Amino acid sequence: MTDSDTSLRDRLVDAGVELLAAEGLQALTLREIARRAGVSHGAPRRYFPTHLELLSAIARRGFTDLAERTRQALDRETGGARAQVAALAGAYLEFALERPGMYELMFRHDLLESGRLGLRETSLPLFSLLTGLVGAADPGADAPRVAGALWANLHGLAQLWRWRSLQLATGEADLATLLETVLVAHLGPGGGR
Amino acid sequence: MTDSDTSLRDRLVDAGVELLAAEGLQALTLREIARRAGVSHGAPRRYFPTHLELLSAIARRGFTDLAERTRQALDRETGGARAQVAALAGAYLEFALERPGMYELMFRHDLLESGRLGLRETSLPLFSLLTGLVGAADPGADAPRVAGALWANLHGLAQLWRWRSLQLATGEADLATLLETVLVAHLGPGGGR
DNA sequence: CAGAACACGTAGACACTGTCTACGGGCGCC
DNA sequence: GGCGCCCGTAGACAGTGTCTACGTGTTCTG
Repeated sequence: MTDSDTSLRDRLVDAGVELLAAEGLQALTLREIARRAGVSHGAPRRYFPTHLELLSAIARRGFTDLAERTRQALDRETGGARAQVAALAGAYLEFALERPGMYELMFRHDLLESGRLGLRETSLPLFSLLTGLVGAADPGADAPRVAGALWANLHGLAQLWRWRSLQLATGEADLATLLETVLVAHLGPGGGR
Repeated sequence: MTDSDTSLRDRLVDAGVELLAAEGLQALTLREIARRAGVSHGAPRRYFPTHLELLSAIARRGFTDLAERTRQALDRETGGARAQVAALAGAYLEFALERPGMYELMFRHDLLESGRLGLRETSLPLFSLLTGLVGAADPGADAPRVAGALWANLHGLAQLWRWRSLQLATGEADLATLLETVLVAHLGPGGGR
């Protein structure tokens, strides 16, 4: 029941999540994670044969957190399908802005190749959820195609905004109106609110 | 007039561009670039005080290449503003797919912070060009906002497509129709083309 | 209950990285 | 001709990820 009876595997991932939030992605060293978990630098190898697999496990934590967050946002939203798409999109952007390090890691595919299979299982459900909502919001549209385009737009919006590229390119735009612009573009001016 | 009278500075950037295309971003080591340029590992320091500055110089080369490419695409396109936006977007995506390593580097802002100022000068003109075209294609729209949203969409499209995320999420979509979907979304079904 | 097998973490070596510093050689300028 | 001074070399340093040999404590087993 003490602090140290949770398996080292979990403690490593915990330490990694903390370190990622505190110091950023480039600080997420194998040896530093081990240090924070209070073990030697060779210990993680028992559970994660390579550094990338440990990073993948940390990213997986991020994907489940994101799924949980969007689930809550959808539960709170009582409006129609269009409003639920907006809620999902808003939750996505909030996540990207509040946990930039984690968001960065989650989409650094060059760091996650080994855990690719597991990651698909965590990120694909979110996309099919979006597809379903899009189909419900606009029954006439080709839902997978529109959902794909919208997803790409959300992702790009999150990235460019985090880099302050959109801020200095568009001048004074704020993120909320940009998001609204994106939603209107892909779903039409629809009566949703 | 021999091969070696071009300054070492340029030779380093050349070697970096080649190495990036041949082996990918993670192979773009300071020491390996120096090896390919035929100098010792300490030599680059004369021209690039830090590794990031060398990477920034390589990325700058990419930005000028991209600008050149879009310029040519626009010259070839004789249609209206709407068609020119499509040409610009197509050139952008082609660049991202044909030179994935360079594209990756160009948007790894964590690797380019030092040369940020110079990079702004090379990427901002492209955006204002897009803004102008959008304004011409749809005079009624808030051009900077629409251009920003469209830019984000292009960027996200390029990223997700490179990672094969869109392919396996949407099933069978091809990139050209996805791009058309995006253009229709932001500019309307417009009579362009 | 004694002994063997094993899970688990330690410690050191290795090749590699980016940065820093001292050094030398070849050029032009007064 | 001799004095500087670019410009590149070479080695050291701390840090990284991976690999391997080594204990130590626990847990099954006969």
